Amino acid sequence: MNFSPESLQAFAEAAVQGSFSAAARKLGKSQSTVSEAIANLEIDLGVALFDRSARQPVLTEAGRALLGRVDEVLAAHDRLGRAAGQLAGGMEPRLTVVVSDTYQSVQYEATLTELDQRYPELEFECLVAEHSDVLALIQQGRAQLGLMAAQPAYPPDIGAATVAERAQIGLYAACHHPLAALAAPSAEDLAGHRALRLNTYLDDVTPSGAGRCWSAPSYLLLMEMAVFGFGWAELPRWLVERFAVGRLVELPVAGWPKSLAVDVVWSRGHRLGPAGSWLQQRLLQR
Amino acid sequence: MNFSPESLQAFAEAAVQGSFSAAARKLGKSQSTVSEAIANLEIDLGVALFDRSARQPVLTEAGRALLGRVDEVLAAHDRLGRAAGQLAGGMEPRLTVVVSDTYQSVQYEATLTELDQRYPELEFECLVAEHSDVLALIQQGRAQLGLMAAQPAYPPDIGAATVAERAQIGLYAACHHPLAALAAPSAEDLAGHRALRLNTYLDDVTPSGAGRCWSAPSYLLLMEMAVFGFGWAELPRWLVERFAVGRLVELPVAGWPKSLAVDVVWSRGHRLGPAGSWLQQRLLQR
DNA sequence: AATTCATATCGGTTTTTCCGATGGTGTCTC
DNA sequence: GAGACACCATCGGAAAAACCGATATGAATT
Repeated sequence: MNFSPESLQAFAEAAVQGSFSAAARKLGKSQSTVSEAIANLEIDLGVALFDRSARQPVLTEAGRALLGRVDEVLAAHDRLGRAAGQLAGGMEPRLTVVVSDTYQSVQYEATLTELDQRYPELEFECLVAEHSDVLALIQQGRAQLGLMAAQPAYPPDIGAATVAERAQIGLYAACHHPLAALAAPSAEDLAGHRALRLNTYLDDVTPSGAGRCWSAPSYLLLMEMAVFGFGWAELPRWLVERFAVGRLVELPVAGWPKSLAVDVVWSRGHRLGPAGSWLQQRLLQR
Repeated sequence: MNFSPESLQAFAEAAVQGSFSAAARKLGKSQSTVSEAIANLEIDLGVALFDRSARQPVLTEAGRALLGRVDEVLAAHDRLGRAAGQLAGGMEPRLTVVVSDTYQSVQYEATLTELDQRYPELEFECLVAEHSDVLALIQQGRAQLGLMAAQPAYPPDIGAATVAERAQIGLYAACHHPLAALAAPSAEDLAGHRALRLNTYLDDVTPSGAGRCWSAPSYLLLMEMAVFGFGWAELPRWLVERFAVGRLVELPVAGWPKSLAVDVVWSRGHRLGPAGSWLQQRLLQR
């Protein structure tokens, strides 16, 4: 039950060429090698792959059926070889990016598809965390790159650069929420209704007005709560436009929407691999 | 760029066991064989797979990444072996069934999922044809089994048996069609509106009332035309209930709906393989 | 320090792979 | 119909590899 890659290659090539000799020439081996390889493969498989009664061998039905399976094996084999080649050439085996819900956009996804095309063998991982959790994940080496709201200062082992595009944060409430009816809600109007706030795991954020306010660990959950009318919330504009258009309305409060600078952050300790530094550059050059 | 299955197996087993010796015992080979196989694989791949500084070898990051690829190769390898074993054991490489739109049902699909579970390596093909085309495809060996409206007699080289479940054929029109408003439409009422008929390729069916009637080669197209209100049509009940419920209404004409016997047909010349005869039996025993 | 269990390495045997040469067979040309 | 030609199967020997047992070494454990 052990099929050598040489035999499989010989079989596959002979099948497409329709000739053992042609396959041998293409593979740079002698004709007898290909002939014997296929004969041995037929013995191992227990099935005749070619009908040799004609001048040129033609695939049997079984051969036709098995050719597909053989191609799958060879394709997987090739992918393994390519992946190994990349790794041997210094490519990092995995790239982990941690993003805050705050920053994301259509451009982010376009960049990822570009990353996929450029590094098809790369294992990519995307984590979601807020604020200081992003830095923690990067410092401990769990992630290589982060996207988060720009901070005035970073720890010394963290590198950071600001993305050109700023994140838009607006105030939203459900269409049927009382605040939605007001032409220009004031800060007092907001205080009169329940607020929906993000609760980070390491909360350095003001838990002001606690008790009345509801919280959730991600903007997505927060948005769902807003859609159900539980209160108003600060939400990234792209998130609403993407998933809650028509169900939430933006509240025209003075000073809103805010636009927030977004930083790409990385660890100075762990050096980025080729894919990581490409992605870093790509995110910054927008 | 050629990785022997032995090396890959040794690597994969060592990775799950966390020990070369344990892998060797499991694979029935000597410890040195596994050690050398993995060492050679590392040379071929160009990357270190294990970190040997500790007592037991632990996967490197590259090894962890490549293990997935290796598993894919081995899985494809196994599938090839299983498929070959089936073929060697007399299994047909492909089963082609030709059905008429007339017969199909939820039970047909349930039977197919059962077929998939029972013969996971089988290549299955489903053709659609009407009436005599079904027999032609079977006679020429293009298909092994057929499902069609029961005929009073068959050619001598065709075997046939009747399925227990009968197909229900009703008269349908769009909800907004004039006929839909009638409490009990008569045959004259029908004649007063355009009929939608099936046109088989070898038409032995009466093209009566031609000129006025529109036709299509499949019940699905016919049904779409009925949904758009182009006329009334004879349609299999399952098709309407599945895809046009609420958009078509059944016309309560006297003598309708008809119930039609369905036959499984096969060629006496080509013997059925295991999967074919299983499916034949399964279709009949409902 | 001794024990234990693991891996790496080495020499030798067996197996597989590969090649060139040879012979048989169907096809095409003259 | 004879000959040339291209193709495939088979054979013998050489090269490569897979494999094993024995041995050395190294890291945890006692």
